[in-house]
Amino acid sequence: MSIRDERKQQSRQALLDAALKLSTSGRSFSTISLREITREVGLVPTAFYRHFEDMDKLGEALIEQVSERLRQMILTLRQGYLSHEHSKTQTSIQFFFRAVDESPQDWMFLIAERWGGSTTVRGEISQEIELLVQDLANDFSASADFKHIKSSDDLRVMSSILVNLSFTWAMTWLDFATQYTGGELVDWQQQYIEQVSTQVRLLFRGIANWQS
Amino acid sequence: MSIRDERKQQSRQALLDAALKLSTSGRSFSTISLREITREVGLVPTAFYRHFEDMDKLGEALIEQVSERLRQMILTLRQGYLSHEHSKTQTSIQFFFRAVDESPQDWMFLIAERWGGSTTVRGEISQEIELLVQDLANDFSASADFKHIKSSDDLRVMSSILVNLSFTWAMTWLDFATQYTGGELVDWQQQYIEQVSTQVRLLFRGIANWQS
DNA sequence: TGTACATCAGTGAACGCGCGTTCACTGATGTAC
DNA sequence: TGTACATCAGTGAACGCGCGTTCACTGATGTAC
Repeated sequence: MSIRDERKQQSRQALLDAALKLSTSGRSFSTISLREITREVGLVPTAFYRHFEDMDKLGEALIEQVSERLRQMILTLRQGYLSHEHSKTQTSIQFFFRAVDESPQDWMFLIAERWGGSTTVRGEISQEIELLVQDLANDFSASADFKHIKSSDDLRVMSSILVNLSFTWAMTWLDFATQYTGGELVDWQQQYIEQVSTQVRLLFRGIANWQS
Repeated sequence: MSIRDERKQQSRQALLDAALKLSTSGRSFSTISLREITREVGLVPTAFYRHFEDMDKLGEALIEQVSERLRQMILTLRQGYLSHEHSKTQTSIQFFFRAVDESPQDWMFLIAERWGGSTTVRGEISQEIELLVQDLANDFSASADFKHIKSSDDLRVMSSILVNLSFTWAMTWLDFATQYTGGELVDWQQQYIEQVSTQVRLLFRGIANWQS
């Protein structure tokens, strides 16, 4: 890639990063302006048009990028789980929240825009979530816990429960950090880990006793 | 109430109704303007200030009103369920979706603003959801299916799963109506009712086999 | 009941501001010979 | 390698627009006597 192309890519990425940052600092994507983004990056407003036709197009690119990062991250998470299949539920939950803490903006953006954004945005996010559900369902079908589930529809439904609940878990978790600090935060987090563990155990109890 | 007070109340309610309508027609509360609301009602922009200090205050009032309506509606739903406790899961789900269809804007507003709104809005909605979770947990404790659950914490965790999943169900359901029409819509709805039924049965399978 | 004054929901003009978008430009980087 | 021209990311001025908010106002309704 030429020097010019490289610099252009950097600017483009800076615009995307700024948009993600501004969209997850107490406001939503649809309330931030083109000028705010360029201001954050240190470019003149008109430079925006060298990279995106308008804010909608930047939004599309952002969803794609965020989804891709989340999918990769969850893939790593699932591989970690499969290689220690018999670890405690709590440990798995802790790994999940550690992953959430590692890229909080990605989670916040996808979840806030899932129902909050425009119809287009929602459609694109729905598709990405469908991929996550399918990924997880595939993992399930390879796991010993699910050997007795014959219907692949049932597997997808179970996967869907977990994916949807995990969004609530992630956002509740991230909200704690904005409401509490220090020891109080740790206490709430600890307590929440236990609550989520109970939820997961309950689900797996249901799965263990499932017959189609 | 005097004639003047009555008319003032009507205008105030008209502003709230317009705000709810505009917030749920493809955009979110934070993207609609004071002027749009008064235009929708047929008032001059400055008249707004006779009723609310600013948009934030109107938002608070709207959350309160929407939450109250949803709580009443869910109360009716739960009473209906308790009086036909041994009806099929599918029938209960159908009643739920009928309720969603009866006040779609209330559901859309609360769910979209749950993670999409400002920090204040989110805090207020969290509290309202906590009330819903507690209501449902109380119902559980009176139900035969939950006699063996000793811990009230466990009851609340189970209730919390159901409340959180129900939000996803409601929004997914309402999204169908924007994407499909006629027979195709009915087919998707039918299919989704079955998927949700599977989810609920799975949860209750877990609950039935629960030991603390 | 009638009158004189007070209240106050709604009006309409005016303001300054940040917005998205246009346009002609600049000057560093790329390309052809 | 050196030169002459092309490309194009970023600039800066300018625009019209909808916004929230102020202010003095109007006229119907309420209240005191």
